[in-house]
Amino acid sequence: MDVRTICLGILTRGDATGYEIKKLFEDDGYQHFVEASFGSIYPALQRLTEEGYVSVRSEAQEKRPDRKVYSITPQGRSQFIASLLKPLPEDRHRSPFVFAMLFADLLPQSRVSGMVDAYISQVEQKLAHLNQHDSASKPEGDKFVSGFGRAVYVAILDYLRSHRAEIETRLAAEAAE
Amino acid sequence: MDVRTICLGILTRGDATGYEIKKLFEDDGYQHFVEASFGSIYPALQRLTEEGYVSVRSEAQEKRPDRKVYSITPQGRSQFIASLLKPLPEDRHRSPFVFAMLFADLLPQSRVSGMVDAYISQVEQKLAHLNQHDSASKPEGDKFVSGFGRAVYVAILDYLRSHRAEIETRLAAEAAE
DNA sequence: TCGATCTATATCGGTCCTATATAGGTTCGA
DNA sequence: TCGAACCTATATAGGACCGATATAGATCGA
Repeated sequence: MDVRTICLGILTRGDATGYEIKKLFEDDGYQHFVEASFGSIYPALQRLTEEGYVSVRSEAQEKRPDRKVYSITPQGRSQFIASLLKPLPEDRHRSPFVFAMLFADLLPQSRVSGMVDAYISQVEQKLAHLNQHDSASKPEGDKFVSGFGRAVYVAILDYLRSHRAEIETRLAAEAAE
Repeated sequence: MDVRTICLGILTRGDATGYEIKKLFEDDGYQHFVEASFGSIYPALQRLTEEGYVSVRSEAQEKRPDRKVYSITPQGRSQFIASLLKPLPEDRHRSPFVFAMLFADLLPQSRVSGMVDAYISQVEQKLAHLNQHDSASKPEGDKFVSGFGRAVYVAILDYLRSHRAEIETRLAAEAAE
């Protein structure tokens, strides 16, 4: 899903500045499976404006950059719906941790344990974040997605806790090398 | 994990051409959580060669481009180990499907069902792929990673099958709008 | 009061992916 | 047996995206 489409989607929920859009990824329930950086959001909003899919109004502020508040236009809304009717790109899950585990046999056991610990605590944090922000008052989709995230994170934690020994225990033969 | 590091890692398992490296992502157990395209693999291998982390030998072939077989050098091997001792970048899981589900209320129910069906069958295929390629003969890390993938995919399928009704059933009030 | 963090926009450099070009070989069904 | 589809094999151009950085004052807590 390209950044322009993501911005359009968020703007269907209400007006926002580029800054606020970015904050939604960090604070709110869009977590972890949908994201974009400032470096792509600002150009995306500029281009959406040129294309007529959003409109801007500048709110001047004293001693601070203008707040540029974006609103989706009717054309933007139909464009957005249209993009959801096209086949979706596939998920892309890239995990440096998983990559590193493939080479556990090249590393000291303590490093492997450290990686597993760090990864577990990252996932725990993401899970805690999802649980804090309950989505009870939000659209049905948000609750569904929140549950999806929980299911994935819980599965990862379960797997790591019950299988980490397999990767942390070096076979005698290998340890002798 | 950048593409250069990924290439180095794969070359610790044995010599390979750029083409073969790419095939490993598709066929073998590196699946789904580690990937790179031709467009980044070829330049990465060129640069690794310049840096002395890999060496090349060209095997001329009749009526076909030369096979350029890459081998990791001792410097490449230590560079690779060193990169695994540094803190790992976080996972990045981007899901257009999850994004679309956030806006299920803007779409016809049939489209939502279609998306869920398509997504489930994608995940089923990935799971089947993992199960076909058993990693019994491979390093411990490969088995661990394979199990990790299975755990994630099974959790996703379970969640979708038991919760899809929540997103497919439109409330009477909303349907009336 | 001083540093850290927050609001707020924007660009630059680099990384990576998608699509394409090239070019012949193999495989398999009609 | 002929052609379509797919496989081996490398490479580049264009575009999308991210991370770091620049700017600049406000606010807040120790």
